[in-house]
Amino acid sequence: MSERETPKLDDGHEAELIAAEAIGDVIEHWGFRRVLGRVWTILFIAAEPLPAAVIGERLSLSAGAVSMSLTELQRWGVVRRVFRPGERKEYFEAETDFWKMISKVFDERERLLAESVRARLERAVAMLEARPRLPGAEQRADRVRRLLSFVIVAETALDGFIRSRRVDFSPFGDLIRFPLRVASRKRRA
Amino acid sequence: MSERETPKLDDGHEAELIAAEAIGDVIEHWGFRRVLGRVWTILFIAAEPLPAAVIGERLSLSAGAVSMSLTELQRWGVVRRVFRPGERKEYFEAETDFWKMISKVFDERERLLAESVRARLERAVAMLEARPRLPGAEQRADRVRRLLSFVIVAETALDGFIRSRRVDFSPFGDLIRFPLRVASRKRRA
DNA sequence: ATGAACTTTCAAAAGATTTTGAAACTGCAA
DNA sequence: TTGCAGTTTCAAAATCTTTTGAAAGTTCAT
Repeated sequence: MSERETPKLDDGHEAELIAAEAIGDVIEHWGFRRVLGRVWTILFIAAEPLPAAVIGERLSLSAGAVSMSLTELQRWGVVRRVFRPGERKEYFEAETDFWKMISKVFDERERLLAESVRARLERAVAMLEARPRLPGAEQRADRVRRLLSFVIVAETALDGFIRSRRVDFSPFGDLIRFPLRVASRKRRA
Repeated sequence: MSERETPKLDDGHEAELIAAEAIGDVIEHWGFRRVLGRVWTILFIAAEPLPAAVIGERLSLSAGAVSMSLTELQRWGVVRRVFRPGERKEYFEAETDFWKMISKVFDERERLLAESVRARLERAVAMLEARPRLPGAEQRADRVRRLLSFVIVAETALDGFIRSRRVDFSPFGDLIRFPLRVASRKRRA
């Protein structure tokens, strides 16, 4: 809301921190810890591998927190460890292919949830169908079936979207004023 | 994972609770409190307006929690208050149009976040551009610009999706075996 | 106006999540 | 083998979120 703030002397990393907070919010909004977004952003902006200590310094995080964040980010395949010949310490770099990251996360996380939700709704339907004479059971079963349909539609839609990279992007193909290169890998694969 | 559980005598609401938990998880995954999903689901399955007390009983929630949840669900436009002539207490019913709910939430919540994130990234770019001689500033500015492009693409894509209801749903139009009626309101509006 | 029935509010309690910091661990080099 | 630089782990602390419950507030019938 208030655009004017942080007027303090720029140490050369203010801008990064602002960006890191912003992306941290996005990431938190998608159900991850904010710190994961912040760490990834620092690495992404650095555009070169950074040691854990530097990340901790920039974000004022303890070594433990940095270590845990990096481990988790690697688990999600969005950060890579980089070995530097002759160097003792480890360096880390951010995955830069947004599509790769999104699809990986969807694949692992959304699919798991969707499956568990579907199974549970199916169970609920079965329970209601098993007692057709319970007052209202048929109507309730209808409602749960509708929920289930929706979950299946959403699951399938997301799936198709992830697979085909298509969501009908055409209507705004040139609304954007940047050198963007989102989803820039091979066009059809 | 384990499908066999809750073998206790079904009081007629077991199934609902299972469904409510499942949808609660979905809703939590989308950044809302789980309880909101549970309350909405009870109302959705009931298929008729319910008084707050009944919801509290079924979900074992205090009156306060139910009241707060209902207020918030109404704020999101996914639950409506229903006045019943001659009745003192208030009844509540769930919105049943999934698309309406989704687009409302996107409109209010995602847009807000996207805007704030965009503004912050723009600020970060400006800060880096203001110091072109700072070592690495140009490269970092590039990276932040790329982040920004992505946010703009995502924002625009979501927007278009919500407006047009189109994501290329065709490929799986009949994969579903239910009376589904997702996105059933007027076709173009 | 009063009281019964019901709802809302909000401070405190409970609960959950995140972060810290210190100890344990891991090579590696002397 | 010991010490060092760096990393990981994990229990405790700090912090954040959610729920409760009781008081205040509403509304309506009398």
